Amino acid sequence: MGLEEHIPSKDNGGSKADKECPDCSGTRFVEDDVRAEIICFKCGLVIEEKLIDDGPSNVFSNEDWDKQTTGPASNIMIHDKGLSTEIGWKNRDYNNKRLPKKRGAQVYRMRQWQNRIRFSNSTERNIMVASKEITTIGAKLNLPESIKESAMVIYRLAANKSLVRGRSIEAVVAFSIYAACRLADNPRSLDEIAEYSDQNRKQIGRTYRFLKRKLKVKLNQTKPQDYVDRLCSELGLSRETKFYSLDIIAKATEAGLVSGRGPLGIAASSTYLASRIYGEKRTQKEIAQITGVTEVTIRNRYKEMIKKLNIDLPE
DNA sequence: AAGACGAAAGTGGTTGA
DNA sequence: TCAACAACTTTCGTCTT
Repeated sequence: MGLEEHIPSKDNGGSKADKECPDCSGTRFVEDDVRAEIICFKCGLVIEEKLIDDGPSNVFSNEDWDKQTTGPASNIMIHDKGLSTEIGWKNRDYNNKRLPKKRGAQVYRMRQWQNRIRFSNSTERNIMVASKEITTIGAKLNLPESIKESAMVIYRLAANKSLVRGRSIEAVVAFSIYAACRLADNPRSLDEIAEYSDQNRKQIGRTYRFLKRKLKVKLNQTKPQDYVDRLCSELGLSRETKFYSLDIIAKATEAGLVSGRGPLGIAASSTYLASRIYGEKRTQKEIAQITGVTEVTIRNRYKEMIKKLNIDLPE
């Protein structure tokens, strides 16, 4: 049990399961739905990342069947959590027989009131727009369902405390996503999120500071370590290199080279060093492009590390 | 020619009075 | 609210491979 539970027993679609790990040629994979990655079960290599979450696959397993009431599970991504009654749009009864004219008109009025009541509250209307936005941006960033859901929870929190008023929905959405990512130890930079939001970076930053204060969300400082995984697999680096990069970060932390510095810069330069030392050299430019820090920063950081940690570079 | 280097000036965020 | 400050970026000329 344990990890085994996560291993898909059937090919979902086929192509994924008949893959081989390029590193150890293992054929069993674990899906990590927090980071949205497929990881080799044998050696831990990230095979595929930024998976699109296709939702729970076992909603109707035998065990669950008994517990099922009717309808799908409550879903936070729908503004009323999918729990309200729907009045069908067709003027037909449960036998699919056309309703008499008079009855049809009545159902029409019911439908109208239903919608008025459902969306009457401006907060609910607002949340509805936000949930669409979270879904859109979440898809563009390839975020797993769990993070989108917690973003929605955070948005609701803000909306219910009337903190959205006077701020744009988009900016609050951006904050919710940013915070949800951080809470899941799968940090994305504000820049990354701003890229897909039609709000500018500045406004998102301002909203971020405001909401962080008001909601009192405790966001741990992002750690450079959290970026290393994603960075290394994007650079196609081996596990050894990745672990060495993490090792450098640990030593740099002890030496006081980390606090006060941007975590992305640290991750970038430790990975740069590791890649050179392990003979898988990547250029500063390459790493700079992926991480979004400049080559200059990578240089400054890694020179510091070499000096303070006594690291020898192969020529 | 590409990559690495480092100086200099500019930008945006944090902090403390 | 403002100035001082450190981190980081941009730009650019130079050196190295």
